[in-house]
Amino acid sequence: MKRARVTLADVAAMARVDRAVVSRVVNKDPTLNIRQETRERVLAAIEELGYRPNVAARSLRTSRAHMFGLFIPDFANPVYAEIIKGAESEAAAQGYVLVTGSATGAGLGEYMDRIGQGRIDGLLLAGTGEDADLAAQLDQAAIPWLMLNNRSQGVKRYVILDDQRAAALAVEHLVRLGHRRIAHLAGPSRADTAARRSAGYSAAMRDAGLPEGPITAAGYTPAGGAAAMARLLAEAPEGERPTAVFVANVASAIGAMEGVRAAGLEIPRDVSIVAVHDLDLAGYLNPALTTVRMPLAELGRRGVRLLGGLDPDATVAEVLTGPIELIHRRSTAPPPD
Amino acid sequence: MKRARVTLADVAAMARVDRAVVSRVVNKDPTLNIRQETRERVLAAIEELGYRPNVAARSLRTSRAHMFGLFIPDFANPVYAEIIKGAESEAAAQGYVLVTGSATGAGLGEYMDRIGQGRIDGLLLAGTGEDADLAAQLDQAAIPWLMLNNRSQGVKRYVILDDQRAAALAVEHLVRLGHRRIAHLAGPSRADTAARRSAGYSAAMRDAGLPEGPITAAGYTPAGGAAAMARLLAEAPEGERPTAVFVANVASAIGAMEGVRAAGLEIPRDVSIVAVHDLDLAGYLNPALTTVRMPLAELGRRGVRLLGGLDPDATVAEVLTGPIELIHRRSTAPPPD
DNA sequence: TTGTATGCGTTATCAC
DNA sequence: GTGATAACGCATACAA
Repeated sequence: MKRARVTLADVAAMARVDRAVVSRVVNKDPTLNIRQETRERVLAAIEELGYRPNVAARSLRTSRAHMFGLFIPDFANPVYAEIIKGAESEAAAQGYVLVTGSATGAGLGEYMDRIGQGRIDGLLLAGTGEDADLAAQLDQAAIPWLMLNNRSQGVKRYVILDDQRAAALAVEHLVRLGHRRIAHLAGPSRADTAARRSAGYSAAMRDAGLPEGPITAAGYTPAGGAAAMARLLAEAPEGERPTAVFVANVASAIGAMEGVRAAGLEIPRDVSIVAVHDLDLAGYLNPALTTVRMPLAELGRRGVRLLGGLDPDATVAEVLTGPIELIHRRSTAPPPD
Repeated sequence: MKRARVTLADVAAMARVDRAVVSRVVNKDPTLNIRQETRERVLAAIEELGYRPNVAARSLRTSRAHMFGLFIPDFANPVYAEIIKGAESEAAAQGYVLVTGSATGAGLGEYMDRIGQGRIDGLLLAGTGEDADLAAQLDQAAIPWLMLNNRSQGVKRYVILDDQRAAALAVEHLVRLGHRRIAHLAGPSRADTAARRSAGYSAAMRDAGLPEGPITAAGYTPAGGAAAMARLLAEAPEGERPTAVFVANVASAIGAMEGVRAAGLEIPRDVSIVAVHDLDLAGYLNPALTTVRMPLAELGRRGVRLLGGLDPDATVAEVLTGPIELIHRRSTAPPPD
């Protein structure tokens, strides 16, 4: 059954009122004074015909798309999955649709081209901080935008998590267990989150009166983590091998664990491992991975909430204070004697 | 700097031509005969003013949104991440935007409400097969739609993978290693993919002249896999314990591995494990997990490609023939003597 | 080779 | 209390 598209006019005709009335009923206009009986006729017609407002027309008229954009580097990264979930649910609560796009095979520029003009009312950027002229690119669009989870050089439009504290929590956990030679497997050198976690590591080591252990950088991937851990262990002089490693990211930690095993060492007997970001999966690794849980979904929610009432050239610099929590599992234990 | 919205009219004024000409230049109308000089004036004005077509207006006029929808149960499931990537890149290649929505805290019905009418030109449904009256819900929308990866009762509008063959590949691998007592950790009983993988398991066992081992169902999650594996091992009489398990999904396999360890057994010494769907991560588990790699991204691509030229009530029933491949890692080995 | 006219479906400002 | 009307920005058939 091929039902033709039904418009306001159809509903108006059936209810024997003007389109304007139908429109105001649909939008629950509070200034509308209408007889109960008439309203019911309208509602009945809407129901009967299965009328749904046309988004394009509405959007053209009101110049609001009721849609937010979210740009991420890669859907395969579970960290973004959490952010998306939070952003999506908050958007839904506001009656907005969230359209998430990834950099898969294209950059932000191409994404903006495809999105076009007038399709979204605001844009969230997660994990896209490297481009220096990011702001310039985005000012073209004349829509509110916000960086999520990381910042870009000289741009005051972001909401981030307290990565420094997360790192400190991890290091303090290791210190409490008795570790003194604590290495750091950092994130990619250009990533803002990586820098903040490294800063947290350094500060916590200083606070504990411990010298910084070796530091190696790697991408936020298992492969990167494995390679970096191999380097880290190979370069340490015998007897001065770190007894614990703070890994900047859970994905690289998974690789790092393999790196430890490849070196013929055992976790946590020889080396303890703790990483930032908790995943369901972490509890099922062998051994189960100790992590620091971050409020990623809350970050997504907060981003959308800010975007809603944001001036296109407002300045936002927020560190989200949410529950950051160490999840102690089997990959951390006291050091060998 | 708050640049006002620039429209066709602005460009036309600056280039001293009519809006119609600009429109046809923008859309590269091949029937347009235009002086080179004029075209350059138009292009220059577009560049100068930074003109971008308004999507809402265009969409209202042409009744095409240049946007496809993709609905999934959960962003955290890496299987969907692959599908999204494929779908997104194909959509991009066609000049379309892909808007992926998840069931997080709401069903398909609510999603369709939010999407509204006229926002998308087609809808892909991945992993959403349980609702019996799915088709009814969607016929309201009068847009082309397609189920991806799984089917719904009595609905002939899908493209799926050859899950049966994938299962057979896994089982044959185990048989070739010498296993004879091969159990099956199936997916959720209502899932179409689970049914097809189970069928593949049964067929392959029959072909090998082997009796089916114990079969247990579980959700596609680590927690589900762990619990199901515990049951499986607990219920097997001593001496008849399966020496290998074919797990329907990689996420549950990760849990299943933990289940094996919890029972005091070792992989692959006591029990071999093989699962459907390959992930980056699988190679970094302990031990590295043997998997069957499926062309998930290709599935997403194919879905979008079909959606493009699809009649709203066409019938589609396609099993995607793509490379299905066994990735042999450390979790499978010959059985104990 | 370029311009004119019309309508897509909606909302908002009036008028009655 | 309800109806008429004018945009919103664009694409396209047709006129010139």
